[in-house]
Amino acid sequence: MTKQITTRFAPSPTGYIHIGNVRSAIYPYLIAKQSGGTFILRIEDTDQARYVEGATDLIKSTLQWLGLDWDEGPEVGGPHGPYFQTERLELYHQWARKLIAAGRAYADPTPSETIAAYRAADQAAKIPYLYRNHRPTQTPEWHPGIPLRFKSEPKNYQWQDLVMGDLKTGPEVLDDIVLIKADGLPTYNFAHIIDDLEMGVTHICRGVEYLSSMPNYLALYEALGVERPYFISLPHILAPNGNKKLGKRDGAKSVDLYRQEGILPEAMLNFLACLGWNDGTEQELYTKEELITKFRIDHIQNSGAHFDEVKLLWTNGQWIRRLFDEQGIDQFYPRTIDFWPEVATSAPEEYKKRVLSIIYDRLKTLSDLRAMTDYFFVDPKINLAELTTNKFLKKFSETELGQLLTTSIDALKQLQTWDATSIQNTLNQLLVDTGKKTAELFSLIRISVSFAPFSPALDLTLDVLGRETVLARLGAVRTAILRD
RNA sequence: GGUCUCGUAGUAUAACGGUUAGUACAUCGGGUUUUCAUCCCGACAACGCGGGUUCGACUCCCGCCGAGAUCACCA
Repeated sequence: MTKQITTRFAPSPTGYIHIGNVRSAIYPYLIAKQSGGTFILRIEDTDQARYVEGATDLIKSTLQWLGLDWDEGPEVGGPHGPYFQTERLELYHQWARKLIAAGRAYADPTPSETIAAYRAADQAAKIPYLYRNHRPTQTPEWHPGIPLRFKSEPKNYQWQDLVMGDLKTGPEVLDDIVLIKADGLPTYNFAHIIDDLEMGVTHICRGVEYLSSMPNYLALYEALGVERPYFISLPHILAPNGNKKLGKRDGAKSVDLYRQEGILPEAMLNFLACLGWNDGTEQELYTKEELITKFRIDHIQNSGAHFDEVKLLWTNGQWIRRLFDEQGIDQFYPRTIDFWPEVATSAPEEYKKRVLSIIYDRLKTLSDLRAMTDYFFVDPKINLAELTTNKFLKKFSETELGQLLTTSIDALKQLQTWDATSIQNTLNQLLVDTGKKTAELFSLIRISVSFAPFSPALDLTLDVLGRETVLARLGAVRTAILRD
């Protein structure tokens, strides 16, 4: 059995979780779970300017929807709380004082205008801007209202990344990063290290954009005298076009929006997990449980992956069929209740279940129900042009179409029992009697009862619509076409 | 510009020195009594470039080119 792993997802409450960043919740979840370990949710709310009201709730509900239950964090609590960084300030200050005592941190009285001038001057001189080259000579005692900086010691660093492999950098990137801001709140750079340490996080999963900050983090671990955790850098999810990482600016939709559009959480989890990871087999569909057991850190891709919404839709269609077939109509139906067209609102549940059972296999998203099922609930608007211009029907005169409808109505009227098999038998007999081709007769009837671009198999459609409705609609079309 | 990362079909990926470079989505054909979808069958389509190492390189090494990330009192 593998050693128990603790991971975390640590978002800032600055907005919704979108497609581009949700994977950094999924992977750590899978990694923790497969070792029987702990998955922590921590809210990194130290940036007061970017704080968005309600964002935390949105983050929580998105994770819950995906089935990524956290073992420690908001709501559930845990032994390492609190799980909001703004409630952990004393902790950061304690560790900060240790660094000051060790001579590895200093209060920086330099006004921001001066700092900006340093940067501008360095850039003008075409030399790398490093704050440590401008380190103030006189540093006051640290007190609230003044930023605290790390006192860096330039050197080489090497480390292992479980995805990227062995990495190393020179001293150029080490700098006197700000640990605690003037407002008394820690920066991410400092806070996450303290939190991961205090919370017992063994594996840090985060986007590759943090790779360039690694030397500074390594220096911090060293100065703090603590052991490094394992590092797992996740490559970016890229926008469909171009090679830019998918962000809100590029139209990354929120995960919640996909939920509203009828994407199933199973499909979303499956799709995202497999975007940048595979288990080496040709399996395409994974349940959450399968992902947990089969996930392998060393199979995480190390290049970015483009987000392909078409494949998401395909995956979703697969999951709709799979869940329906496995669970049956009664278990599956509740998932669809928010996705029916308005005209179906007052329709009985049993009827909607029958409609669902004949149409589910052509849904890509649950919201397709809205566009595909209207005619089951309300008589469609008769549009004769759809008949007269149909590629199979345009060769017939309106009189001929009317007669064909009459013959069909008469035959269907004769039916003793109204079920799919009987209907199919009658339709087959009609083909023989009229001498028409399947495409001709079936198109006529199908269009006449639905006036929809597509519908389920004709026998099933007529069965669900019911005798009264079918005969009434065919009659109405006949009347219209003959009068015309 | 400095530092770092990445590079197999349109997209996601398999291959871990020897294969006709496999699979899925997409696309294009065909089949399943009409349509749409499912399902099935088939087709198209890729190792960024150049050097090495080796009997042999998508796989190892070097260079180049291309793409990206990061250089905040944001995370």
